[in-house]
Amino acid sequence: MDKPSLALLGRHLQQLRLQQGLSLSQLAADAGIAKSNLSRLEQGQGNPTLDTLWRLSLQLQVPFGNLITPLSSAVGDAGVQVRLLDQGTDQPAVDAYWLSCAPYTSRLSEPHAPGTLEQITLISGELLVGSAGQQRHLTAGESHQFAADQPHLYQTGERWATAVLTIVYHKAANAVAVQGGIDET
Amino acid sequence: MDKPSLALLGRHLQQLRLQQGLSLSQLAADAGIAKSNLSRLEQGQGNPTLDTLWRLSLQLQVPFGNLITPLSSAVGDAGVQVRLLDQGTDQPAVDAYWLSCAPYTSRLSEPHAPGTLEQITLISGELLVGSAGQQRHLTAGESHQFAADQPHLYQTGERWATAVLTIVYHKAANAVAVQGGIDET
DNA sequence: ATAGAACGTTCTATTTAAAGAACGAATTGT
DNA sequence: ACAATTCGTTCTTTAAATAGAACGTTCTAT
Repeated sequence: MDKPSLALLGRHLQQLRLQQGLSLSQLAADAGIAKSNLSRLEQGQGNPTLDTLWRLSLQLQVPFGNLITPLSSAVGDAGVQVRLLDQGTDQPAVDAYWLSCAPYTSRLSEPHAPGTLEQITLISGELLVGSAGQQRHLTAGESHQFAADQPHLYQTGERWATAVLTIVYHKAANAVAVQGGIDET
Repeated sequence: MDKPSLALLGRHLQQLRLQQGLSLSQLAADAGIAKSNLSRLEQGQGNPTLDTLWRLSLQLQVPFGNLITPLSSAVGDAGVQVRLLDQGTDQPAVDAYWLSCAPYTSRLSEPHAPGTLEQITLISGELLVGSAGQQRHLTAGESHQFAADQPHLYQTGERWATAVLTIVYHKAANAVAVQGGIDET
């Protein structure tokens, strides 16, 4: 669908490098690649090799997939980024997502199929999330589960919010709460 | 240990292709790459390009990172594989992991720092998880949260179990050390 | 100031990934 | 039975990714 935007990969690489206070020459040397190579990549040109990407992810201490996906599959629906992490093979179907919301964004999500549940755990920041009557304000480490078969909200304040989100697609018939998830904090 | 992925990638690619009942020629054509290229990759030779990997992950409908990180082969520490997804930047510190447990494995995890919580949501399979007095048997889509400052168990039955796991380090304890692409805990 | 080092970019040279054709083997249809 | 596909592998060719050297620039130190 969408090709990996090389321009964005470059910016992402540079961002990570600067975050760690590394110079281009340093990082290239430490990772064991030519600095000309890295320079080209940061400029958004080229088509890096698995070996090159692997070495960079190792040196930057970023899980391999995160080097590419957070930017390419950025479904940038107004400040909200969603990345599919894994999909279950069982019944009920389960999708696991990584989620990132920019500051001061408010997104009202369409209802999913009847019986669908969402379970979210915040990694960073603060987030107001849930469907009508099931909304909660979460901070890092807190979790919430709510019915997603009705409109539900994701709303940030002044800070970024990142979270892991699982969507559970129950069959419409037995759409009852399968679990009384312990949701204390 | 640094890059076992190149050799394992081939087996993994083939496994995914056969799972979907695709021939090598078909997949190559659908993905828009030369079949000679794919053939070489499945044999564990070569060093694919980002573009090639991207097209394959798209066609096989596998999240990009999962292509490289072997899922079922080369089981890590006693049948349990852990992959870091993201780390929080706030207080309390939060680590998000992807977890996979082979059938008939039982692992008793060491206690973390006092106050540490774990939150797990099952994606596939079945898993008995939790610390003493806080154990639950989970199936796909179910969640559980328990105190992780005491020994806690992960135990599978006859099926694989995959899950997303977040560890919340209250008490201002710092997160785990660094990680590369693949990481065992 | 000025020598020296480190920075990032841009050359050139080499390696090699990827495309395409050709191959024998296995499978299908008539 | 024998074409005609289709399979996966292995050639050759070509395009490009990588390494390494050279460049102008910007810091640092004496």
